[in-house]
Amino acid sequence: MSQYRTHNCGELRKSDIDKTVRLSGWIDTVRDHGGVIFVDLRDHYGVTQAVFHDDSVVGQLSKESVVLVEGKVRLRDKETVNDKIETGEVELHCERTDVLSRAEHSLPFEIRESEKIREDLRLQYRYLDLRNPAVHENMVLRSNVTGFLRKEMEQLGFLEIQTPILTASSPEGARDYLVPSRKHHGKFYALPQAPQQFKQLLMASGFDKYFQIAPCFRDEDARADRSPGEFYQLDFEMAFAGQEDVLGVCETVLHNTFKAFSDKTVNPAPFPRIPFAECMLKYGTDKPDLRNPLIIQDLTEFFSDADFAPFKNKPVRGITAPGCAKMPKSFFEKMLGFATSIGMKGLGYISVGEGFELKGPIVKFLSPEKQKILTRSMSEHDTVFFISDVPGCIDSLAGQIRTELGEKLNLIDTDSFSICFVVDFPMYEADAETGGYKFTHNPFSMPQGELEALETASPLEIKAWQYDVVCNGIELSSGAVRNHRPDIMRKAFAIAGYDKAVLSEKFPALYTAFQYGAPPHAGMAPGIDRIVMLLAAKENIREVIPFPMNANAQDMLMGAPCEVTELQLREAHIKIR
RNA sequence: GGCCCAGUAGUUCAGUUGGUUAGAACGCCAGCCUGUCACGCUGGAGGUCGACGGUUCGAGUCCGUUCUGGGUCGCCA
Repeated sequence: MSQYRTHNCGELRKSDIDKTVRLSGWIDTVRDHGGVIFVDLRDHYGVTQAVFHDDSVVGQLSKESVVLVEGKVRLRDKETVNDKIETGEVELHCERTDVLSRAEHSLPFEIRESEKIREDLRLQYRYLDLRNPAVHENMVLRSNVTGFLRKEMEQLGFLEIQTPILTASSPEGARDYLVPSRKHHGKFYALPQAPQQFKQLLMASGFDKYFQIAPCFRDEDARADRSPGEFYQLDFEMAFAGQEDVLGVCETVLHNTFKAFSDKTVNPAPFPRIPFAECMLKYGTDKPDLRNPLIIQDLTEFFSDADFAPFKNKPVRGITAPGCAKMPKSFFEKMLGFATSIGMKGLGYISVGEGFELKGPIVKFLSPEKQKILTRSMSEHDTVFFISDVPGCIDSLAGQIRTELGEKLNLIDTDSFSICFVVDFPMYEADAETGGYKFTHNPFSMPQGELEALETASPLEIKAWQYDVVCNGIELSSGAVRNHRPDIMRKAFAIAGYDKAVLSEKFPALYTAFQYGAPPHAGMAPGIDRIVMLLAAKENIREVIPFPMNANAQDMLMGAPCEVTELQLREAHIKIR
């Protein structure tokens, strides 16, 4: 029996009546009635009400002090049962109290309200914030999700292998976190942005299915859904596998995970596979929220003969919003305000009123035939909004209007998860600076059509075996079929203007390894923080990270980053300017 | 680095057109209370209104600069 407790604070039930027990925990609340004192004792497992009949203990019972109490379990009267807590049918009548650790009477904030507190203060006192059951629970969820993911991957035959944390700086991608070397003057380790090269080397090493709950480090600025500095991925890679093999694993694991940890609906496998080009047109983004039923249509052809100056010689998109014609005038004014705020010059629209009468400022620019076509394609009370701009901007603007309409018209089912794959990303895009081409995504993705495509097709036409998985408009992961062929690599890099020496100089391990026989392989790496954030229905990723840095990449609790001693600097051969 | 929002008691906030001694709730302190469960009641303490400068007879309020925090664009192969 533990010196500190016979039971935890979430454990006692009716069946424990009359037992003498010992509990330890934090004082959650004190209700002093003079003569009888009720104390809610809280620990990781729950809350139990302790009852004192001796006022002399009152002075010791400051909130958040850690106490040990001993006494008899009593049944509560029926009318005083507390059905908000699991132990609510019983209470502990205390005969002995030990203060194990006394808390100051004035806390920086109320534990129960910590979620509403200024974030920098929460993070500075994160250990108090984490005592709040609502916040505490997010970390429990995170642990359970991580464990579940691990089991799922093992069940599918994946082997968990750890890769180095101190490694070499990689020339591509995000900014590295650098670690100076003591033994090698002027040289640096880097923290891995992802185990990308290592997992590919594991494929070349003959491992068939690898995974890792992998810490990744990137020195880039934060976002609400992007933790600065470090984050975790469910990194995995498969040998002798192509795109569909990877998407299949992803479908299984994500569907099971979202099902297991949420009551919300999850779309069943197979998840939609949306080609990038189609995605940009229909949703105006490469991370579409498919809960939003609105779809963007290309109306460039439709408006080609309309004499409306703002649309002249520009692509035009339309979004049909059902029932929107019934919205008050202020709604359309707000939409126009939103359009202006994202840099649009205006926001044309046509509504279908009673008896299919077209209304709106743009109607008169349409020929009677076009008006007829429009009427036929729409339902009563629909409104179609028009977006026109130059090709480089129009998708994103239409996408933002789509999102705004979806939110303002309450079209988004917040009780669901809608997961999809975006596939067929272009391999190259035009490089405005050099006039040549640059990789749009990962230079080590296999181009579709392989060497033949690189040699014969126009670079802008070439697609990569490159895919994203997106849930509710949040990108969970990128992934790709990797380029395991040195000859195709050389050609792919040549198109982007790199000499083949770049490969052997910047990626020596991978490039050399692939010359000794490497299996075709593919993988991806869904972000664990984002999965948990979606499951916990939090707007901010820091809510599901135990000790997050703030948006300015500072750890307010430990005081990182911090200055170091002269000796440390000298040993690392670093001079601060 | 750009843009947007915020900063008033320990905390969350209110504070009208610039006008008396800057308020509320929770928390804290003291007292009362034997069945509460966010207990209740009475009383009390607690403020460089982020900082600096300016306008004004007078600034929490207006202007400028700056600091801090959050969001976003850039960035994130």
